[in-house]
Amino acid sequence: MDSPTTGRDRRRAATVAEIKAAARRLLVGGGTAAVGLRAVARELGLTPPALYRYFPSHEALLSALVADLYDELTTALLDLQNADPDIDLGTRLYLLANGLRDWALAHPAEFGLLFGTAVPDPEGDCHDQTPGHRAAMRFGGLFKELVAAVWHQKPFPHPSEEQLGPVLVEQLRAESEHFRGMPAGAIYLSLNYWTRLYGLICMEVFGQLHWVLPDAAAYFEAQLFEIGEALGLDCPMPE
Amino acid sequence: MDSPTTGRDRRRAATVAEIKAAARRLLVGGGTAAVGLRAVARELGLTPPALYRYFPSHEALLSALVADLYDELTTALLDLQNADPDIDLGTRLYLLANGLRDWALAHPAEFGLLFGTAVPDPEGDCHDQTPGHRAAMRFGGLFKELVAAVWHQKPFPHPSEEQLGPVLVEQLRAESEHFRGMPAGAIYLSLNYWTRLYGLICMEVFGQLHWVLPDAAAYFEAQLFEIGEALGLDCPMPE
DNA sequence: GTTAACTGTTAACGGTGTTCACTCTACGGC
DNA sequence: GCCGTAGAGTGAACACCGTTAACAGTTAAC
Repeated sequence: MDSPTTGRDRRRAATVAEIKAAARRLLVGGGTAAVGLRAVARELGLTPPALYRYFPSHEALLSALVADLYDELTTALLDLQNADPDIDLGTRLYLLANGLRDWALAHPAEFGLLFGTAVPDPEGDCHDQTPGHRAAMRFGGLFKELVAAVWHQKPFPHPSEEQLGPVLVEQLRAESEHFRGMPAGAIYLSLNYWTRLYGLICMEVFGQLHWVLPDAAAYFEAQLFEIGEALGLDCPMPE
Repeated sequence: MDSPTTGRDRRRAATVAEIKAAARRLLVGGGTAAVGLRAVARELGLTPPALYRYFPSHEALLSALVADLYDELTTALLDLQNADPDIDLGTRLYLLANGLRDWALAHPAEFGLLFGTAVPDPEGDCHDQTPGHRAAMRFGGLFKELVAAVWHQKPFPHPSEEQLGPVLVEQLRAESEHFRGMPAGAIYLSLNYWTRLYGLICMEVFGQLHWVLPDAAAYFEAQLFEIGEALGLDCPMPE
């Protein structure tokens, strides 16, 4: 499993990195549509077929880029909430949410590639095992882990299983292991947190809020406070 | 402003309709990517350049299709809530929300074209005057109108302007005319309703909820009840 | 030192949106 | 009722795209 690094596959790894760097450069410059196979090759002074020595297809290149971006986002958010080792968990969640928004606004093209319009894909298997999806799971785990920690430190009031209904409860229970055994009602509230956070950021980054809110920062802040309340976090936290 | 309908422009209008019909057929069959200029021409037994007699570009064709779909969605939702002339306003809003979700799930490809990943477009003017955007405004007006009616019939408790902060209040006030003079706090809650509804439907249709909720119907119902509560609607309504 | 694998090239295929020059038909004005 | 003209449609072509095949040069391995 180690690396012989025969000098050749060191260059190969370097080339792969250069390709992905060029792809990203094009991505931030002109959006997802701009990162084409030929454009990437042009950026490196190569001919298009040369890239097929490194990626089996254009889609595979994009998928690798997606995986990298997920990992970058994940570690960025980790670094953010690990900056000070003794921040309370509520603030950590606040930092996670705000960090996600900041990253999305600072990297709209990358965010668009990661979270923009996934194919409905009615037939496809749920378990796409591309590296991109595995990176997405790690990213999702970051949130689930933190919410579970918040819960286990100070359980928050949550709706009863009767209020939610058996259909919903069963599906929430299936996610229980990822939330360290939290009850269905608490998972429900956590899902709300994620759903609202995700929806807000998408709407802002994709320009659906601009029509009514030219500057959505204040709205986001207010919403963040509101959705945090449901998880027992009653302080909007400093700056 | 009337129509001389010289027999020739009647045929022209018919051809335009056929083109859009073919485009839509391709859309539902294979998603947005499948509705290409050449594919549409093929569908009609025409050569690609012929379409340029009717639409100045491929994008214009898609834009016209978008406008049509917005109008179709708008009238579908209007019909739904005007089916029975004396339904109370709360139920109308409930029908609107559920009708939007149903339409989105029944027409995922069309929904994807309408609401999927708008360009961030940091430079572009806000006031895109394409027919698609005007149709989108009519669609948005449907919601604003109904919410304003709900408010004026039975004002619901809303956060004070001090709670929201001056920055947010100013932006909400700018929307006041579209909400028949509602106060900022009430517009804030209405915006929440729309934001959460839109986010939920997008996440469900675009498959971002499938990972945790294989069947999001129960979750949507619970959320709809929750977001309706904030507007003083305390009944989940029959069926 | 020879052989094999790796990296890159050129040429080509089918696909896309789009433009140009050309025909043919049908309507409107005299 | 004829004629001129605008409209509808075509075929060829351009530039771009992702992708494949056949080929050449370099580098590592035995």
